[in-house]
Amino acid sequence: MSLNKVLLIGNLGRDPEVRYMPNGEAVCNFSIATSETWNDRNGQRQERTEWHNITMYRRLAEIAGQYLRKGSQVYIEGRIQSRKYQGKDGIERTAYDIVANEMKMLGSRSGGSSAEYGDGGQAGAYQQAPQQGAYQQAPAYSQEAPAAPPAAPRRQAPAAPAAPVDDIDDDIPF
Amino acid sequence: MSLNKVLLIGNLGRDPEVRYMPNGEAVCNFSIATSETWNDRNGQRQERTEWHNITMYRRLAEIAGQYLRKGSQVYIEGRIQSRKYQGKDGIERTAYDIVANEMKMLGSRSGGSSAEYGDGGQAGAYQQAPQQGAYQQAPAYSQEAPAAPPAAPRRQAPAAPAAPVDDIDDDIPF
Amino acid sequence: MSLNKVLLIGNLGRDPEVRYMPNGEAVCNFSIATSETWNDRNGQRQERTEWHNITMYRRLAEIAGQYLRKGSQVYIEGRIQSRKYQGKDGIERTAYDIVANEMKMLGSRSGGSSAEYGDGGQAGAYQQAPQQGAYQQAPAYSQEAPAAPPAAPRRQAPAAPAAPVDDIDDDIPF
Amino acid sequence: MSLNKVLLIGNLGRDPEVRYMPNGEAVCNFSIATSETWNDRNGQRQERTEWHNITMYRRLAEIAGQYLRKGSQVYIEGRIQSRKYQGKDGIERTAYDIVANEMKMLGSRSGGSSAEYGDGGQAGAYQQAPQQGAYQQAPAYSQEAPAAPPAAPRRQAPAAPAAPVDDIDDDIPF
DNA sequence: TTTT
DNA sequence: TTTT
Repeated sequence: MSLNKVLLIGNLGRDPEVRYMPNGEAVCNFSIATSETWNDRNGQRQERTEWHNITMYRRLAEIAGQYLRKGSQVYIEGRIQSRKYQGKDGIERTAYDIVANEMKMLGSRSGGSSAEYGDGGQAGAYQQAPQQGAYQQAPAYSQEAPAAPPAAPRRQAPAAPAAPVDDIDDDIPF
Repeated sequence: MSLNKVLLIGNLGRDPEVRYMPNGEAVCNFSIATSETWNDRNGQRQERTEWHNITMYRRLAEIAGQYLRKGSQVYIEGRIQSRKYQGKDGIERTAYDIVANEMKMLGSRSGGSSAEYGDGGQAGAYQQAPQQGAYQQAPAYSQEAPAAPPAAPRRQAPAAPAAPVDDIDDDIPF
Repeated sequence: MSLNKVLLIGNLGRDPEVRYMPNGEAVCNFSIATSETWNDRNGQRQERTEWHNITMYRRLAEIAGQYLRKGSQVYIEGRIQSRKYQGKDGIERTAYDIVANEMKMLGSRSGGSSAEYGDGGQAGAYQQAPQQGAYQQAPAYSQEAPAAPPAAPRRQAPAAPAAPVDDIDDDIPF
Repeated sequence: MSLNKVLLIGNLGRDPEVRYMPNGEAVCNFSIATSETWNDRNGQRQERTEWHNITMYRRLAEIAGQYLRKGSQVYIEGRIQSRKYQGKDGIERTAYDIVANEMKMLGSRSGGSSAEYGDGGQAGAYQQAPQQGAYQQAPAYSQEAPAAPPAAPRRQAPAAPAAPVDDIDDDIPF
């Protein structure tokens, strides 16, 4: 028996990217930052930011692509999974992803958005609709745009390590 | 936004009890013990056991009823949920249940059984089959008995604090 | 071996209450609400709020008493622990508390406060200072008031179940 | 605010390695395997094993070095942390470690060992002693060998990806 | 009521 | 490299 569980709350460094597998299933990639701060021995404030590559499949991927944006704060639950890839320099490397099985959108800059997906609290029947401001509630599976739809998600094939995002610091809105 | 998540590993105090809702959905109840030990200020070994009421619905309930037994060690993930009930003395009390959305069977005394259910690691598609000794693997949804089937689960109306559904006793379809 | 772990994010229903044990150790009690929402079979939005009694000891208790207020959003990590008590009607009941071992203050209405206590990320050495708005950072153990100190915490002996808080719905700021 | 929390249960692939920082603090490295299994679309049993690099500091490092061995089953709680290192080929790579803040020894093949360390359930006061078979209980901080002491931990400089401290080899104080 |  |  084993357990491989990760719980993250962080903010997206960029808009999520949604692609589709040959069989039509959606895959969504983005990365989120978590940061820890502490006082060192000299009483100096220290901060360290960690970037986590998130991967979602199917319904969760589509919801993320539809509702998450750069800067969004999100709760992610999933597992750690390594992945080999060929770098631009032709050298094999290993990337680590968090494969998500649950997501909750937290209050982003645009307001008190909150939603839950995944296994839900009530077994399969429970699917909490995304809420953004005064949006009407829509079922989580719905593809209809909410009253004030977000911009279309970017759909592209991301470079191998889904998000090294180390060059965007001055763009990050938090 | 809020989070209400519980992770438990413990042993069943009794066999699980499975009942059926009027709509045919299964409900499973059992309790598991967790214990913590520590040394007090006098270096004396101290132990404290906590009992947790677990409630499962639908597929998870059926799997639990089929494979768990008194003494089984189990990993449970779920949420805390309170429930009012009328005690035998006619006085209202509040019970706390863990409503499970995931379960992993750990090695019990009877062997290295291990299985996972719930959201799974691979989105909905992932359903780990129960394994007991050299059992063949069966899909998690399967109702067929494994090669060496466990005794039939007890099906009864438990006393109040263990019973989340108190209005369906005479609806049980068998 | 067993595991008894609870992760909560919710809002305080009232100001925390801090008391002191005969040995001088602080104890802090408050309750936080978590809520889940879902669409029922008729597409109607449903919501359910759960109240969790939180108990903290020692340093964590003092920090909570100093920085948390009614409405504060907080991340709590701890374990479930039952407790017998004598109700006002003289009848014994069982209450369930979450005994916290870690806390992070999330953004409350008053701004982007964020802090972490408990085991920290860096073993015992890691103690993240409370930040409120533009407060200077102070060590977590510090008892000094921050630049803009919150009102003194209420110190009293709470009634037995630390917070049934079922009568304050229209006061809750979220 | 952010959250970066990992919960793992797995088995050590090798004995843990303990080294000491120039300041005398212990660092322990090992890796544990988690595996997930599922049935693919053809009903074929699939398995995937993931290896996690674990890093511990100070007291936790010493306890791990003393009690864990190849094959030991362990519960680890910590956070994900990336780390740059120079590979043997001179190329920079990124490794991911789980920096542990809590550990529980689960039953290994050699018997029902069980112990808990870290923040404990009772704030700092709670330190569960390691138990191995009929060992007497000793405080977690104790350096004394238990009645039937395990073999001395290996102390060496591991290859890059498993080594978080790569500049202290000649500083080890023994 | 379990388990170590 | 572990374990089931």
